[in-house]
Amino acid sequence: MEPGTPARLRTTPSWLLTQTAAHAAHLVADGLGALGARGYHYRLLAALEEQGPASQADLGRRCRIDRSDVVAVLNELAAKDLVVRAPDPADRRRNVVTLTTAGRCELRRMGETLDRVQDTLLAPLSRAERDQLTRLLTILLDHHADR
Amino acid sequence: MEPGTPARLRTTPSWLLTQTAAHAAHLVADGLGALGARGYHYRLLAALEEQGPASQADLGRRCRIDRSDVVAVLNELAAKDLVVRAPDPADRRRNVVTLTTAGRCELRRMGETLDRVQDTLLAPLSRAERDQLTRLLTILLDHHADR
DNA sequence: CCGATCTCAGAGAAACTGAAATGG
DNA sequence: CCCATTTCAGTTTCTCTGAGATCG
Repeated sequence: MEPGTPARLRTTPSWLLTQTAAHAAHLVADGLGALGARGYHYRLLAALEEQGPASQADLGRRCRIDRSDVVAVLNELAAKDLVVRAPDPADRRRNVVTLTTAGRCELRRMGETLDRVQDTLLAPLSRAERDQLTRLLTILLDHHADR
Repeated sequence: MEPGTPARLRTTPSWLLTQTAAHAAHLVADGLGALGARGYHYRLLAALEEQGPASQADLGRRCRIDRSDVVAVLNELAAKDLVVRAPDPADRRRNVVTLTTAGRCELRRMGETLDRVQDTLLAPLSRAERDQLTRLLTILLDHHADR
Protein backbone atom coordinates (compact mmCIF):
# COMPACT_ATOMS: atom_id res chain seq x y z
CA MET A 1 0.00 0.00 0.00
CA GLU A 2 3.02 2.27 0.47
CA PRO A 3 4.63 4.18 -2.38
CA GLY A 4 7.09 1.43 -3.45
CA THR A 5 8.12 3.30 -6.56
CA PRO A 6 10.08 1.06 -8.96
CA ALA A 7 13.87 1.35 -8.69
CA ARG A 8 13.96 1.79 -12.47
CA LEU A 9 12.30 5.15 -11.88
CA ARG A 10 13.83 6.12 -8.52
CA THR A 11 17.32 5.98 -9.99
CA THR A 12 16.58 7.77 -13.26
CA PRO A 13 17.68 11.42 -13.23
CA SER A 14 14.86 12.59 -15.48
CA TRP A 15 12.33 11.03 -13.10
CA LEU A 16 13.99 12.57 -10.05
CA LEU A 17 14.03 15.94 -11.75
CA THR A 18 10.44 15.95 -12.95
CA GLN A 19 9.03 14.63 -9.69
CA THR A 20 10.99 17.06 -7.53
CA ALA A 21 10.07 19.89 -9.87
CA ALA A 22 6.40 18.96 -9.66
CA HIS A 23 6.67 19.27 -5.91
CA ALA A 24 8.44 22.58 -6.17
CA ALA A 25 5.81 23.87 -8.58
CA HIS A 26 3.08 22.90 -6.13
CA LEU A 27 4.78 24.74 -3.29
CA VAL A 28 5.24 27.81 -5.46
CA ALA A 29 1.66 27.71 -6.72
CA ASP A 30 0.33 27.36 -3.18
CA GLY A 31 2.52 30.18 -1.87
CA LEU A 32 1.73 32.62 -4.66
CA GLY A 33 -1.88 31.47 -4.77
CA ALA A 34 -2.35 32.81 -1.25
CA LEU A 35 -1.44 36.21 -2.72
CA GLY A 36 -3.78 35.74 -5.67
CA ALA A 37 -0.87 35.31 -8.07
CA ARG A 38 0.84 32.67 -10.19
CA GLY A 39 4.41 31.98 -11.24
CA TYR A 40 3.96 33.88 -14.49
CA HIS A 41 3.10 37.04 -12.58
CA TYR A 42 6.22 36.83 -10.47
CA ARG A 43 8.46 36.15 -13.43
CA LEU A 44 7.29 39.18 -15.36
CA LEU A 45 7.41 41.54 -12.37
CA ALA A 46 10.90 40.32 -11.44
CA ALA A 47 12.17 40.91 -14.96
CA LEU A 48 10.71 44.41 -15.00
CA GLU A 49 12.23 45.37 -11.68
CA GLU A 50 15.61 44.00 -12.54
CA GLN A 51 15.98 45.18 -16.10
CA GLY A 52 13.60 48.12 -16.32
CA PRO A 53 10.74 48.73 -18.78
CA ALA A 54 10.66 46.37 -21.73
CA SER A 55 8.58 45.28 -24.69
CA GLN A 56 6.30 42.27 -24.35
CA ALA A 57 8.34 40.20 -26.77
CA ASP A 58 11.50 40.83 -24.78
CA LEU A 59 9.77 39.96 -21.54
CA GLY A 60 8.54 36.71 -23.01
CA ARG A 61 11.99 35.71 -24.20
CA ARG A 62 13.65 36.59 -20.93
CA CYS A 63 11.10 34.83 -18.74
CA ARG A 64 10.50 31.93 -21.10
CA ILE A 65 6.82 32.70 -21.39
CA ASP A 66 5.06 32.29 -24.71
CA ARG A 67 4.25 35.57 -26.51
CA SER A 68 0.60 34.62 -26.34
CA ASP A 69 0.58 34.07 -22.60
CA VAL A 70 2.49 37.28 -21.93
CA VAL A 71 -0.50 39.17 -23.30
CA ALA A 72 -2.95 37.44 -20.96
CA VAL A 73 -0.79 37.77 -17.86
CA LEU A 74 -0.06 41.45 -18.52
CA ASN A 75 -3.80 42.02 -18.84
CA GLU A 76 -4.19 40.66 -15.34
CA LEU A 77 -1.26 42.63 -13.93
CA ALA A 78 -2.49 45.84 -15.56
CA ALA A 79 -5.99 45.26 -14.18
CA LYS A 80 -4.46 45.29 -10.69
CA ASP A 81 -2.37 48.37 -11.58
CA LEU A 82 0.87 46.47 -10.99
CA VAL A 83 2.19 47.40 -14.44
CA VAL A 84 1.43 50.05 -17.03
CA ARG A 85 1.32 49.39 -20.76
CA ALA A 86 2.03 52.26 -23.17
CA PRO A 87 2.77 52.33 -26.89
CA ASP A 88 6.46 52.82 -27.69
CA PRO A 89 6.89 56.14 -29.55
CA ALA A 90 10.18 54.93 -31.05
CA ASP A 91 8.72 51.72 -32.50
CA ARG A 92 4.98 51.75 -32.74
CA ARG A 93 4.71 47.98 -33.00
CA ARG A 94 5.82 47.67 -29.40
CA ASN A 95 4.24 48.22 -26.02
CA VAL A 96 6.52 49.49 -23.28
CA VAL A 97 5.63 47.77 -20.03
CA THR A 98 6.59 49.54 -16.82
CA LEU A 99 6.46 48.43 -13.20
CA THR A 100 4.33 50.62 -10.92
CA THR A 101 4.99 51.34 -7.25
CA ALA A 102 2.20 48.97 -6.34
CA GLY A 103 3.81 46.38 -8.58
CA ARG A 104 7.16 46.76 -6.86
CA CYS A 105 5.45 46.38 -3.51
CA GLU A 106 3.57 43.27 -4.60
CA LEU A 107 6.80 41.84 -6.03
CA ARG A 108 8.49 42.25 -2.66
CA ARG A 109 5.66 40.35 -0.99
CA MET A 110 5.92 37.57 -3.56
CA GLY A 111 9.68 37.42 -3.10
CA GLU A 112 9.33 36.92 0.64
CA THR A 113 6.80 34.17 0.07
CA LEU A 114 9.08 32.47 -2.42
CA ASP A 115 12.03 32.68 -0.03
CA ARG A 116 9.99 30.69 2.45
CA VAL A 117 9.07 28.23 -0.29
CA GLN A 118 12.73 27.65 -1.15
CA ASP A 119 13.42 26.93 2.47
CA THR A 120 10.60 24.42 2.67
CA LEU A 121 11.72 22.81 -0.54
CA LEU A 122 15.38 22.51 0.43
CA ALA A 123 14.78 21.79 4.12
CA PRO A 124 16.68 18.48 4.24
CA LEU A 125 19.81 19.90 2.56
CA SER A 126 22.75 21.66 4.22
CA ARG A 127 23.90 25.05 2.99
CA ALA A 128 26.74 23.41 1.05
CA GLU A 129 24.39 20.88 -0.51
CA ARG A 130 21.98 23.61 -1.57
CA ASP A 131 24.82 25.45 -3.27
CA GLN A 132 25.95 22.26 -4.94
CA LEU A 133 22.44 21.55 -6.25
CA THR A 134 22.14 25.09 -7.55
CA ARG A 135 25.49 24.78 -9.27
CA LEU A 136 24.68 21.49 -10.98
CA LEU A 137 21.26 22.62 -12.18
CA THR A 138 22.72 25.86 -13.48
CA ILE A 139 25.25 23.91 -15.51
CA LEU A 140 22.49 21.80 -17.03
CA LEU A 141 20.29 24.76 -17.80
CA ASP A 142 23.13 26.75 -19.40
CA HIS A 143 24.17 23.77 -21.47
CA HIS A 144 20.70 23.35 -22.94
CA ALA A 145 20.08 27.09 -23.10
CA ASP A 146 19.87 27.32 -26.88
CA ARG A 147 17.63 24.27 -27.07
CA MET B 1 17.58 39.74 -27.90
CA GLU B 2 19.40 36.96 -26.02
CA PRO B 3 17.81 35.12 -23.13
CA GLY B 4 19.02 37.46 -20.35
CA THR B 5 16.91 35.73 -17.74
CA PRO B 6 16.65 37.79 -14.53
CA ALA B 7 19.14 36.85 -11.80
CA ARG B 8 16.20 36.69 -9.39
CA LEU B 9 15.06 33.64 -11.31
CA ARG B 10 18.41 32.17 -12.34
CA THR B 11 19.45 31.80 -8.71
CA THR B 12 16.17 30.46 -7.38
CA PRO B 13 16.25 26.68 -6.86
CA SER B 14 12.58 26.18 -7.70
CA TRP B 15 13.12 27.98 -11.02
CA LEU B 16 16.22 25.92 -11.82
CA LEU B 17 14.38 22.74 -10.97
CA THR B 18 11.23 23.42 -12.96
CA GLN B 19 13.10 24.71 -16.01
CA THR B 20 15.54 21.82 -16.07
CA ALA B 21 12.70 19.38 -15.51
CA ALA B 22 10.75 20.90 -18.39
CA HIS B 23 13.76 20.26 -20.58
CA ALA B 24 14.09 16.72 -19.35
CA ALA B 25 10.39 16.10 -19.93
CA HIS B 26 10.76 17.32 -23.51
CA LEU B 27 13.67 14.98 -24.15
CA VAL B 28 11.75 12.06 -22.66
CA ALA B 29 8.60 12.89 -24.60
CA ASP B 30 10.57 13.15 -27.84
CA GLY B 31 12.43 9.90 -27.22
CA LEU B 32 9.38 7.87 -26.25
CA GLY B 33 7.27 9.63 -28.86
CA ALA B 34 9.46 8.10 -31.56
CA LEU B 35 8.30 4.74 -30.22
CA GLY B 36 4.68 5.81 -30.11
CA ALA B 37 4.69 5.96 -26.32
CA ARG B 38 4.58 8.44 -23.45
CA GLY B 39 6.08 8.57 -19.98
CA TYR B 40 2.96 7.06 -18.43
CA HIS B 41 3.37 3.94 -20.56
CA TYR B 42 6.95 3.44 -19.47
CA ARG B 43 6.17 3.98 -15.81
CA LEU B 44 3.45 1.35 -15.74
CA LEU B 45 5.40 -1.22 -17.73
CA ALA B 46 8.48 -0.70 -15.54
CA ALA B 47 6.45 -1.19 -12.36
CA LEU B 48 4.92 -4.37 -13.76
CA GLU B 49 8.26 -5.86 -14.75
CA GLU B 50 9.92 -5.03 -11.50
CA GLN B 51 7.18 -5.94 -9.06
CA GLY B 52 5.04 -8.40 -10.98
CA PRO B 53 1.30 -8.32 -11.68
CA ALA B 54 -0.64 -5.75 -9.69
CA SER B 55 -4.00 -4.09 -9.35
CA GLN B 56 -4.63 -0.77 -11.07
CA ALA B 57 -4.91 1.12 -7.80
CA ASP B 58 -1.53 -0.22 -6.66
CA LEU B 59 0.05 0.68 -9.98
CA GLY B 60 -1.29 4.19 -9.74
CA ARG B 61 0.10 4.69 -6.25
CA ARG B 62 3.49 3.28 -7.10
CA CYS B 63 3.92 5.25 -10.31
CA ARG B 64 2.22 8.41 -9.03
CA ILE B 65 -0.38 8.30 -11.76
CA ASP B 66 -3.96 9.25 -11.00
CA ARG B 67 -6.41 6.34 -10.76
CA SER B 68 -8.37 7.86 -13.61
CA ASP B 69 -5.40 8.13 -15.93
CA VAL B 70 -4.25 4.58 -15.14
CA VAL B 71 -7.47 3.36 -16.74
CA ALA B 72 -6.87 5.28 -19.95
CA VAL B 73 -3.21 4.32 -20.27
CA LEU B 74 -3.90 0.65 -19.59
CA ASN B 75 -6.55 0.75 -22.31
CA GLU B 76 -3.85 1.86 -24.72
CA LEU B 77 -1.31 -0.69 -23.50
CA ALA B 78 -3.88 -3.49 -23.68
CA ALA B 79 -4.87 -2.46 -27.21
CA LYS B 80 -1.24 -3.03 -28.23
CA ASP B 81 -1.16 -6.34 -26.31
CA LEU B 82 1.61 -5.09 -24.04
CA VAL B 83 -0.41 -5.93 -20.91
CA VAL B 84 -3.33 -8.18 -20.07
CA ARG B 85 -6.15 -7.22 -17.75
CA ALA B 86 -8.03 -9.95 -15.91
CA PRO B 87 -10.45 -9.86 -12.98
CA ASP B 88 -8.86 -10.89 -9.66
CA PRO B 89 -10.59 -14.06 -8.40
CA ALA B 90 -9.48 -13.29 -4.83
CA ASP B 91 -10.96 -9.77 -4.80
CA ARG B 92 -13.48 -9.18 -7.52
CA ARG B 93 -13.24 -5.40 -7.28
CA ARG B 94 -9.72 -5.60 -8.68
CA ASN B 95 -8.20 -6.14 -12.08
CA VAL B 96 -4.90 -7.98 -12.15
CA VAL B 97 -2.65 -6.40 -14.75
CA THR B 98 0.11 -8.58 -16.19
CA LEU B 99 3.01 -7.77 -18.49
CA THR B 100 3.07 -9.73 -21.75
CA THR B 101 6.17 -10.87 -23.62
CA ALA B 102 5.58 -8.15 -26.17
CA GLY B 103 5.29 -5.69 -23.29
CA ARG B 104 8.60 -6.78 -21.84
CA CYS B 105 10.19 -6.37 -25.26
CA GLU B 106 8.74 -2.91 -25.74
CA LEU B 107 9.86 -1.94 -22.26
CA ARG B 108 13.42 -2.90 -23.11
CA ARG B 109 13.30 -0.71 -26.19
CA MET B 110 11.96 2.19 -24.14
CA GLY B 111 14.66 1.66 -21.52
CA GLU B 112 17.40 1.90 -24.12
CA THR B 113 15.89 5.09 -25.49
CA LEU B 114 15.68 6.58 -22.01
CA ASP B 115 19.29 5.68 -21.28
CA ARG B 116 20.28 7.76 -24.27
CA VAL B 117 18.04 10.57 -23.05
CA GLN B 118 19.74 10.60 -19.63
CA ASP B 119 23.06 10.89 -21.36
CA THR B 120 21.92 13.82 -23.44
CA LEU B 121 20.41 15.49 -20.42
CA LEU B 122 23.47 15.07 -18.20
CA ALA B 123 26.04 15.56 -20.94
CA PRO B 124 27.88 18.50 -19.30
CA LEU B 125 28.29 16.71 -15.94
CA SER B 126 31.06 14.36 -14.88
CA ARG B 127 30.26 10.93 -13.49
CA ALA B 128 30.79 12.22 -9.93
CA GLU B 129 28.57 15.21 -10.55
CA ARG B 130 25.81 13.02 -11.94
CA ASP B 131 25.94 10.88 -8.83
CA GLN B 132 25.90 13.96 -6.65
CA LEU B 133 22.85 15.35 -8.45
CA THR B 134 21.06 12.04 -8.14
CA ARG B 135 21.86 11.92 -4.46
CA LEU B 136 20.60 15.43 -3.72
CA LEU B 137 17.39 14.99 -5.68
CA THR B 138 16.73 11.66 -3.98
CA ILE B 139 17.06 13.31 -0.59
CA LEU B 140 14.56 15.98 -1.60
CA LEU B 141 12.09 13.49 -3.02
CA ASP B 142 12.28 11.20 0.00
CA HIS B 143 11.84 14.12 2.35
CA HIS B 144 8.64 15.23 0.64
CA ALA B 145 7.50 11.68 -0.03
CA ASP B 146 4.42 11.85 2.17
CA ARG B 147 3.51 15.19 0.66
C1' DC C 1 8.38 41.95 -49.85
C1' DC C 2 10.09 40.39 -45.55
C1' DG C 3 10.22 40.29 -40.67
C1' DA C 4 8.86 41.64 -35.94
C1' DT C 5 5.18 42.75 -32.67
C1' DC C 6 0.77 42.36 -30.33
C1' DT C 7 -3.53 40.05 -29.99
C1' DC C 8 -7.05 36.48 -30.05
C1' DA C 9 -8.92 31.95 -30.51
C1' DG C 10 -8.21 27.54 -29.70
C1' DA C 11 -5.59 22.94 -29.56
C1' DG C 12 -3.07 19.47 -26.78
C1' DA C 13 -1.20 17.17 -22.88
C1' DA C 14 -0.91 16.49 -17.80
C1' DA C 15 -3.04 16.33 -13.55
C1' DC C 16 -6.98 16.33 -11.00
C1' DT C 17 -12.28 16.03 -9.41
C1' DG C 18 -16.92 13.96 -8.89
C1' DA C 19 -19.91 10.51 -9.18
C1' DA C 20 -21.66 6.03 -10.41
C1' DA C 21 -21.38 0.90 -10.18
C1' DT C 22 -19.59 -3.05 -8.01
C1' DG C 23 -17.81 -5.62 -4.34
C1' DG C 24 -15.19 -6.58 0.64
C1' DC D 1 -22.83 1.12 6.83
C1' DC D 2 -18.39 2.24 5.37
C1' DC D 3 -14.48 1.75 2.52
C1' DA D 4 -11.86 0.26 -1.82
C1' DT D 5 -11.71 -0.38 -6.79
C1' DT D 6 -12.66 0.53 -11.57
C1' DT D 7 -14.59 3.48 -14.85
C1' DC D 8 -16.47 7.60 -17.19
C1' DA D 9 -17.09 12.39 -17.89
C1' DG D 10 -15.48 16.69 -17.28
C1' DT D 11 -12.42 20.72 -15.37
C1' DT D 12 -8.30 23.16 -14.77
C1' DT D 13 -3.71 24.58 -15.83
C1' DC D 14 0.21 25.06 -18.66
C1' DT D 15 2.28 25.28 -23.05
C1' DC D 16 2.08 26.01 -27.67
C1' DT D 17 0.13 26.93 -32.72
C1' DG D 18 -2.12 29.62 -36.29
C1' DA D 19 -3.77 33.56 -38.15
C1' DG D 20 -4.80 38.45 -38.48
C1' DA D 21 -3.57 43.35 -38.10
C1' DT D 22 -0.09 46.75 -37.58
C1' DC D 23 4.26 48.62 -38.31
C1' DG D 24 9.79 48.91 -39.53
